[in-house]
Order: sequence, then C-alpha cells, then structure tokens
Amino acid sequence: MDMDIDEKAKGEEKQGKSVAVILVGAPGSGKSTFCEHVMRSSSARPWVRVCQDTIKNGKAGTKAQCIESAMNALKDGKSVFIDRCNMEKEQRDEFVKLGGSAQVDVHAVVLDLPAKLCISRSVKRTGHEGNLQGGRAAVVVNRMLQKKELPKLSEGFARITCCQSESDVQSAVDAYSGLGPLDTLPSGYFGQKNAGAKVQLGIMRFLKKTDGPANSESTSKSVPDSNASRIIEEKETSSKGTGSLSENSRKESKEGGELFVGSVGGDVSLNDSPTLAFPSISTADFQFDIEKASDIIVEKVIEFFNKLGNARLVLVDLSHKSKILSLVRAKASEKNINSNKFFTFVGDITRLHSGGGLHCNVIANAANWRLKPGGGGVNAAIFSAGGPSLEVATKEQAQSLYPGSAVVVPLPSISPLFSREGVTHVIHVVGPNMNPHRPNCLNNDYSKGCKVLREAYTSLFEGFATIVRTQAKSPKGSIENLQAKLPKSQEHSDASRNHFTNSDQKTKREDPHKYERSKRSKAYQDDTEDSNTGKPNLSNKSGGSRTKSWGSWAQALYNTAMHPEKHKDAVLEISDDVVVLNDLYPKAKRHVLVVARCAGLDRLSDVHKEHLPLLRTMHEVGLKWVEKFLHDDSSLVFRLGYHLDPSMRQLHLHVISQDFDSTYLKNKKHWNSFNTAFFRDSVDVVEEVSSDGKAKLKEDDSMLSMELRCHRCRSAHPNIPRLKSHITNCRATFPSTLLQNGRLVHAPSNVSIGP
DNA sequence: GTTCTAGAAC
DNA sequence: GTTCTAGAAC
Repeated sequence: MDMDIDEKAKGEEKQGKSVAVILVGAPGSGKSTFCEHVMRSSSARPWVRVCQDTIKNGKAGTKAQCIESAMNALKDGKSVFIDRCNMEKEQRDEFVKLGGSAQVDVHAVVLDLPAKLCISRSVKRTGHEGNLQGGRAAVVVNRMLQKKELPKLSEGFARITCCQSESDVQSAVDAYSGLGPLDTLPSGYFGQKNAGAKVQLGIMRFLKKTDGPANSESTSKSVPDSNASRIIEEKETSSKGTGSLSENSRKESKEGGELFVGSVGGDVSLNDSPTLAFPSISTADFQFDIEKASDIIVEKVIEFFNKLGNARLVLVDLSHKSKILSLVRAKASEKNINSNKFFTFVGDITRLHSGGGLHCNVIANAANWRLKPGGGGVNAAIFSAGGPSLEVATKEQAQSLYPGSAVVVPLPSISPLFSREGVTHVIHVVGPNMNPHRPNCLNNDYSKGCKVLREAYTSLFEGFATIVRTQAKSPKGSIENLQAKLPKSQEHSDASRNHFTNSDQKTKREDPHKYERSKRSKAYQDDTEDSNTGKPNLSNKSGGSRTKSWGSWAQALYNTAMHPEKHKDAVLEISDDVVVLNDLYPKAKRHVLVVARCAGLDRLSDVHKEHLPLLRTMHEVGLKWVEKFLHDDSSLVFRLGYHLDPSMRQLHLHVISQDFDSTYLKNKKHWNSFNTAFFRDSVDVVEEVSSDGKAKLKEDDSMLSMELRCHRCRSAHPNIPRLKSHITNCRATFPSTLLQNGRLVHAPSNVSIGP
C-alpha cells in the first residue's frame, strides 16, 4: 500500500512545477534581453514572457492585465517571465501571489546593474517597446533607481537571484535556460546581498578589480553550467595538502615529541629560511588560559601558512616541561601542520643561534604596553639582550602599544642580538592580560581575551610577513644577502627600516637599495627634526589585517599639530588639544580640519575609549567654526567627520560645507571620500567610541570607486564634471540618514537672513 | 579631436 | 594629499 502512495507522489512530481520569474530592474538593466536569451536557448520548458509595455496588442497595458495573462499561462502549465520594472515591493506583491498554487514557484531575478550602465543603455536605444529612450530615459531611470527596493525572500519568493554584473546575468541565463520541465532550482538567495541604494557597489568592483575571479567571467564563459549555485559567491578554500605527512611523522618519532630540539643546526638549507621565533603571548605573566591560547596559536599559524612562502614560525619556551609547547605540538600534529614550517623549540629566545643553533632572523617579544624594558620574563630578557640600541630603535617606532597590536623594530647593527644572533628585527607584541595585578586586566572576560589574542598573533604574523616580503625583494632574497648589504654603522637601522616603510612601493629593478635610500635621505632633509617620520605604523585596525606606512607627503598635518607655531600662516586656532587649519585644497566653499595634537593618534583605528574627551573636544571646536561660517553665510550646510582611511597622518576632523563647490574637487576619490561610508560622521564616531571603545571600521576599499551619486537626491552621474554641474543646481532635501542625529549642521531656521 | 580617468611619481 | 600624463571613452 505504501508503494502505491509513493507511486502517486512520484506521479505528481513528474508533472514538474511551473515557475513565475519576476524580473526586477531599471529600464536598461536588460530584462527583456534576459527573457529573450532564456527563451531562445531553452528547448525543454515552455516560457511565456508577460511584458507590460506590449501586453495590449503591442501597446502598454495595465498591471492587472499582466496578472491575468500570467495566470492563464501558468494554468496551461507554462512558465512565465514578468517583464516590468518591479522595483518596489508594492509593485511585486500581487505577482508573488501567483505562487498560491502548489504547482508554481515564484522567483525573482534582480538585474541590479550599475546605474550608469542602465542609463547609457536606455538613453541610446531606439525602438524601445515602452518608448523610453533618449534624454528622457536618464531622468526616468534615475528616479526609479532612487526608489529601488531589492526583493527579499520574506516577500514570498522561493528563490532570488541577484545579478550585479554581466557575468552574474549570464550565469542566471544559463541557470534558467538549462531548466528542464521536471527540474527545480534550489530555493534561497543567490548572489550578493546589497544594502540596497545605501551602498551600491561601483562598477569598478566588478569590471576592473579581479578580487573574486572564480565566480565571475571565467565561470560563466568557460563552464556553461546550469547549476545555479555557481552564481553564489563562494570563497575558494584552497586547502593545499600539507604534503609532508611522512616528514612530519618521521621527525616526531625521531624526537619523541620534542620536534627539532638540537637537530636543526645541521640542516643548512632549512636554516636559511626567514624564521620568526616567538614566545607564547600572554600565557606567562598575563595568566591567559593555555588551553585556549594553544588553540589560537595553531589557528593563527594555519591561517598564515600560505602567506609565508618558505618562511618558518617557531614557538619558543625555556623549559622542556613547558605545557604550552606540548599542547601546541599536539594540536599542530593533529592538524598535520608541516613541521618544517612550524615547530616548537626549547631554549632561550635571545640565544637561539649561539645557544641552540637555530637561526631566526626575527624574534617576537611579549611586550608591555609602554614598550618599556624590565618587568620580567621574555620582555626583560629581550631588552637586556638587545642592549640600549634596541630601546632607542623601539622608541623610534612607537611609544606604546595596545593589546592586540604589534610593532616591527629593525634592529641596529650594534645590538648584540644582531651581531651575535643574526636577528634583524624584533617585533613587540602586546597580548591580553588576565592578571589582576597587571594593567588592563580583562577580569576573566575570555570572549574579549581570545579576540585580542587572535589580533595579537595576526599583528605579529603580518609584521613578519611584511619583513619576509621586503627581504624577498632584495637581489637574492636570502637573509645572508640582506645582512651583507647592510651598512655596518648606524645607517643600518635606517636602511632596513626603509624596507618596511616603502614596502608597498614598487622598487626599481636596477638597485632597490640605492633608490630607496636616496628617497629616504631626501625625506630626512625635508624634515630633519622628525625621527618618527618613517614609522611603520603596525598598530592594527580592529580587523587586524593590514599594516600601513605613511609616505613623506603625509606628514604635513602631523608636523603642524606638533609644532603649530612654525606654521602660523596656515593655522586658524591653537589649543592644547587641537589645531584648526584651512584645508590646503578645500573641497567646498568652507573646509577646515580640526587636528588632534595627541602624538601617535594617526587615524580612526588608533582611537580608543581614552580619546573620547578629545573626540568630543574636536567636535565642539568644529561646531564652533561651523557657527562662525554660518554667521557669514547662513545658506551653508555642514558635515563633520573622519575619513575611514586617511591619506594624511594625524587624526583630523573634516568640517566641510555641503556645496562641494570647489575647483579642487577633481576626481571620484575626492567625491566618494566625503559622500560614502568612507566618511564617518563625528557624531557616530563619538557614539561608537563611547559605547564600544572604538569606532566601527569597515575594511572595504571599494567605497572610493563607487559610482558617483548626488549627495542630496542620490541620482547617479557618469563623471565628475557632470556630477558637479548637477550638484550646483540640485536642491533636493538631504537623505533621511543625514538629517538624523545632527549629522548635518545648518543655520537655525528661525533666524532670518538680514532685513 | 577632446574629455576624462586612473595610475605612477612625488 | 597633488601633479602629470597615457590612453580609454566619447
């Protein structure tokens, strides 16, 4: 009997389901073309296209007519495309109801292509069914895009495919074309979920930057695949096989668990690899749980493995009985980590070469936040072994460090660690503290503690990776080579620091050293008093993945903030906390900078809770200047905020009028830096720092290349000149988000403008 | 031919 | 941050 039921069920299944695909997209987004392509190449499934522009005997009809026509087609067992814009939820609702029958799946295909593209297509086309073409099209498309509401599954769709590039569209065409009469596509949301109009990614992201090549053009072109899951962006987890299992087990059996102890010296080829020796962070004096710490070490080692090339990581502890070593060793072997690239070592981290035969060109120090010598443990040992020159070199890089961050210090050649042990860099890293007798104790808050410890290892390994990368650029890429090249005198520290600060720049092939050194000395001539200039700022952003150094041009604000009396002509106001100056290249009628005078506070990511009073002061000072400007011209409107990733060093608040009437506003980056999420409103920053202790920092460099949109009416424009001519006339009210929380500052409305 | 952008150099 | 300019886009 059961079998009968099964058979019946199967029989019903065999009828297959019809699909109603509701297309969503502006004119020019390619809805009709999409339907055409699917209908042309789909042989197996009957499709009907319901187009409102032509439904009434070739002329435009009503929504009701579309629904009726769609229902009839579905009743006949056909699948339908609803070809109209359907940009708003309300417009879609009635079509979603077509899915009332169990035999119909309602899908949405969103053609969320760049406004620029839709506009240029609809302006250019001729013979459009809806007669939307020419100049009028641009206005209409723009208006529609402003009202855009991307569909959500909660509206009742079984499936949503969101296409943001031509290759996404092609994948969707393939998916629907390949749909046989009995097939169904998987349910769910496919493609990038975008925050709608708020953050619309620029075309550059899809057309130029090839960050995610796996899912874009190559997929759809080379592998025509009806499997729609391909549309989903999936990060390729390239898990390269560790490959050296036998090697691993061999070493283990030989050493009885204590990998490599005393056996490294002879292995010359391995000993040439760049190597970072590091102590377990926070597990000694800071009393961090070693079980948790060992998990994090292994996790972070794995994370960095593929970035390291032939470089090695070595966890070092003094004692054979070290619990952290044995825990890490066990976990590392469980995960089959290649023991040539990561291993544990018992010995004194300051005497690895002379005492243990292990050559490590970089060692990490579990530092305290003041970067002071002494205390005890590894920190005392490393500062003592490094000598006074390590202290000096350290202070040149940073005065203090926050838990979770690290700073790379190139070691002067006079340091015994350099001459005796061959160590070229010390990386100071500060981990979380669980010891109530030490500063910044986290009171057993391990969720925060683990986060900070992860950040600490990320910062440490990033710092090391930077060294490895820059050393790899030197002629033969080996450490010996680098050392041989280093001048013997004090110049050494300058030369090798150079390798970091300029690490992002492409070096000239002929002689990178000469090139960089000459640049360096030039920078020093310009700014001799300032030995901090070349500091590689390794203090991490909250995500903890990127390091940044400041070019010589980026020092101007720092110099002004530190010595405003020397820049009297530029400075509008000086107080103990801030300096106010006109932006040298104002991007609007009024554009001033409120610069913090706190040393080491270079950018938003350096800001912590302790800076809250300063942030408030900066905001107040900014408002005071706004008031002054409004007194002169009450028609102005101001915004106060910080750049997420500023080009100039030293934290500065932009106070800028919203006319953007300036010849200095010349390119996309200029515009987007003040009119996307790249600009963080001061009020929001203050709020975030007061509640979370830091500002929210999105890691997203796409914002500066986003398409150009009017900051008032949000209309899109193809280039800067066109945008500028638009904004001189646009008087639309500002978007609601800007009107909230005092993000915009304008003259009080009850004040009349003169007699 | 002219306009505009984006990347390199500073 | 700007300036300069090749070459893409128009």
